[in-house]
Amino acid sequence: MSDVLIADDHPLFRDALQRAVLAALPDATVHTADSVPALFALIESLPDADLLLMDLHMPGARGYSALAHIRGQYPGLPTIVVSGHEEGQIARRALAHGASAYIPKSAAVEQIVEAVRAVLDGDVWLPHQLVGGSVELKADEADVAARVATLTPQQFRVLNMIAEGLLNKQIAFDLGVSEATVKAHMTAIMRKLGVSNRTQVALAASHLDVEKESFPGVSQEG
Amino acid sequence: MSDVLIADDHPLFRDALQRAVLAALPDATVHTADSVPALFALIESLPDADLLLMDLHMPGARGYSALAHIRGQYPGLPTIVVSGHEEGQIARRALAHGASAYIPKSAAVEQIVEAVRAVLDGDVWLPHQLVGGSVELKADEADVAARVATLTPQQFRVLNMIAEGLLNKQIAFDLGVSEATVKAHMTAIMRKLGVSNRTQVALAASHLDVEKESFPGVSQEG
DNA sequence: CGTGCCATTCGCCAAAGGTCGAACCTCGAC
DNA sequence: GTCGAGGTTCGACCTTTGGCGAATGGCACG
Repeated sequence: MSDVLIADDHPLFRDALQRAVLAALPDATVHTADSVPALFALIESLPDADLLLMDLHMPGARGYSALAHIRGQYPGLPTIVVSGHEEGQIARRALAHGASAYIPKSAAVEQIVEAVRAVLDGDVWLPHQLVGGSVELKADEADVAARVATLTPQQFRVLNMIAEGLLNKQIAFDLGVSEATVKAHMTAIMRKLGVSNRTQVALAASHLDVEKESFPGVSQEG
Repeated sequence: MSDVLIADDHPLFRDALQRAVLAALPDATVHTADSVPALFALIESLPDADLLLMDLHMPGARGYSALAHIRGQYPGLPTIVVSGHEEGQIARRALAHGASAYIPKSAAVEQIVEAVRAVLDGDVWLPHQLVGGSVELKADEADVAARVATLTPQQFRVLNMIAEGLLNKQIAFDLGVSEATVKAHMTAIMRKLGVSNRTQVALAASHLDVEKESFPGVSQEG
């Protein structure tokens, strides 16, 4: 019996993924989340889950930051990245950030089944049309990812809110804590990222965005 | 007789560009700059220049912000973007931001000559290997570019320093003005960009980066 | 069962950020 | 010439930010 986590903010696609996973693993128990905070709550309640499928674009964290953080906090959890982007560049960048597989949203069920089985066998999987070539992350990006991976869950939430340009006051309200607490997290985040003010924190976080790589031909709601 | 401006921070390549331009236009007067501030000083002293060749990566502004700003301030000045990047994606993005041509640094002199002549004839030019496909800028990128184009020269300098994570105090020192002045520019920048704090200014500027590169405080060499 | 580590929380205070109003200057319009 | 618009500059004033020390509570280790 295995526990599989699915995180995607698109309900229809979440269900489709779930069916594909069950096709690959009929005995699996599937748990779903529709946002990054929900995903983290899920992981904390199921620290021994066997597999995670996650979208790169969800409320609460854009780009690779959530992936980097999860890989840092739960290195034993194999992760399959799902995304609407078709470019091999993004796929390989996801692998460089520690994902075990990449599935474009256009993939057929058979491909997803194949990917799930490969990853559970400890392999790395890419759709055939994207195989070939490899990427090394830029020194900066790998560095930021490594630093983001060391953040505590609460610090990670604060980081993503900073990256949205929110004030400490707004972050404090959203998290239900005092402004002083948010400032304490800020201090810890800045120390871990090796920077000295909030603007630099936001810029560092923006390095883990996918956005700049994407082709504008791909329509995407939001 | 025509005035041609060349902006590149690499002396050898600047000279090579100059020779290529003179090969295309034997009667031209070439003026050079090695940084974004120097380029702006040059443009102000020669508001009727006929052509500009500029690198995307120079001290004082990273990415497309300088291009966007120049296109906004001097729409009549045809601009050729020169860059070390070979990807067609970057080339077409430069055209989308208003450049008239894109020349990779690997280009031969003949290609540069061809590009210069085409642009002076009012055409748009791309190296053959990059022709094909087109890009529309994402809505937010086009929006930020349009807003950056409305900034005054001084505001633009401040913007780029914010995007490097500098404090108002440091910006004031670098510009030789008081901190109060920098804050006044900040207010104007935020209003023009439609945001409400410095973090959002930095994030908006990062949308115009070619690639999210080094961020302050982290050394790449160890 | 302590003991120590660490995440999370908070109050206080100094530093930095941001607003408002105003002066000065240049430049083009009238 | 005079006027007005707008860029640049600045000081006074309030808000936001960030550092420091400390209390709480979970959790692993001896």
